[in-house]
Amino acid sequence: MAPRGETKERILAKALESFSTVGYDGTSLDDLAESLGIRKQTILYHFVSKRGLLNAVLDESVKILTESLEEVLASNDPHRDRIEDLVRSVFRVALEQPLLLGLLREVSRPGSPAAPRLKNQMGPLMERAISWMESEMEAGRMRKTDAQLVLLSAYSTVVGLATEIEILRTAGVERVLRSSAQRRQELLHFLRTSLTPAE
Amino acid sequence: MAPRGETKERILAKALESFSTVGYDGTSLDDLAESLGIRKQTILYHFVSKRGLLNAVLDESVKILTESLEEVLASNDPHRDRIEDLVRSVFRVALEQPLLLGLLREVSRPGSPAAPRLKNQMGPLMERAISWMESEMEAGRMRKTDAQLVLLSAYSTVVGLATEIEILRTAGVERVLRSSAQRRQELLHFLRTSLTPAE
DNA sequence: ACCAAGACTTACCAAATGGTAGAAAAATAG
DNA sequence: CTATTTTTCTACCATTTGGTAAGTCTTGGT
Repeated sequence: MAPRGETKERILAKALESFSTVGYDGTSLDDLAESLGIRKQTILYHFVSKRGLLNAVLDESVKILTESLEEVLASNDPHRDRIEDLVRSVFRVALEQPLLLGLLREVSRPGSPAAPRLKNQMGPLMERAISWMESEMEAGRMRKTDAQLVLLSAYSTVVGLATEIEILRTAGVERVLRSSAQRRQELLHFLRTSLTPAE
Repeated sequence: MAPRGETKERILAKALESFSTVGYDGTSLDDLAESLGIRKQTILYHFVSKRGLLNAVLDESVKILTESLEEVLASNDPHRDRIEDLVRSVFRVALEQPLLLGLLREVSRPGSPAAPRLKNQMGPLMERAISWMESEMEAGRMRKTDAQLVLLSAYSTVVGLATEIEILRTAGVERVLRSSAQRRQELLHFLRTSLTPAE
């Protein structure tokens, strides 16, 4: 029927949408299949089990996120404002794929079945970001503070913003783009003033 | 049998625990009942339906949270640092009742069945906090910025911290208390420097 | 002693859930 | 065209789900 992995990708997309809005337990394979115009067993054929589907969706999402951040972290250009780049990058993802952050939110819950997998996959990236911040602090370019706290704070804010953006969007509000740009700027200022060393 | 509302309160406590960890959909009334040593129908007798139970748990939690914050917002003592009081107050709740914030996190998800109810109940409190911040900005005691963003950011951070604290606690880490105190201080500094007017 | 109300239980149920077995259809290779 | 492999489907199933109906037992009031 479908020649290549077209169906598989369609399933992944819808699954991301469902997991990130109604959650893992709230997602029914039957409903998911119906919304795709296929039978549930097709999903199970491609992903073996519901958990398998979640893992696949998660892997894909983490990959996108990682690539987006890795790019910024890797660059070594001293003329660029790394923090601004990071914020821009994350916001871009949040705007283009708000569902992706919704999934992160859902899956990073203590009781989530995929929590350990997420931790394994995001762990290295987080540690890398933290060690980068710490080296910046050491060099005096960033105020000495709890890097993990800053990261967690920024992360929570962005995820919060993203889910709020999604709410607004489904509510039909169309001014989302403008207001989110404004908020990005606010967040940037927020981070800058609290990270800049006291001089 | 049980003369007073003892059973009802026991159900509420366990339900809060379950909802805030495995989520609403992840909570089974049968399991809940079994963990309490009662029959599922006893739960339904007291709360009519599963949704009714969620609403009851939510109402109770919001009440506790509101009381805790209202107290701080109401005080008008110019000698006290209101921001510090707020952070302290929220952290106290987060430490004493981490599950409560877990519930908030679960229920504030876009697709949650209780999202509208939460919005109705928390709305007034949020608006009050925002208008307070805006008046502070107007008076020059706080840097002019997007009050809603600051609130959202702080809220997300605290909830994030709280859920993380809970993870650590269940993992058996006992240094939680000390490190959380340290983090409260960091968050405080974080907020202060970014809210203080540029002078 | 009796009764009414409250609290909790057993007995059931229809619907939905994730998953298995195996047939049918379609695509691909020879 | 035929054989094989990949993909999708129909049929079915055991279990779990939230919820209803109706009973039992306890308690407090009169």
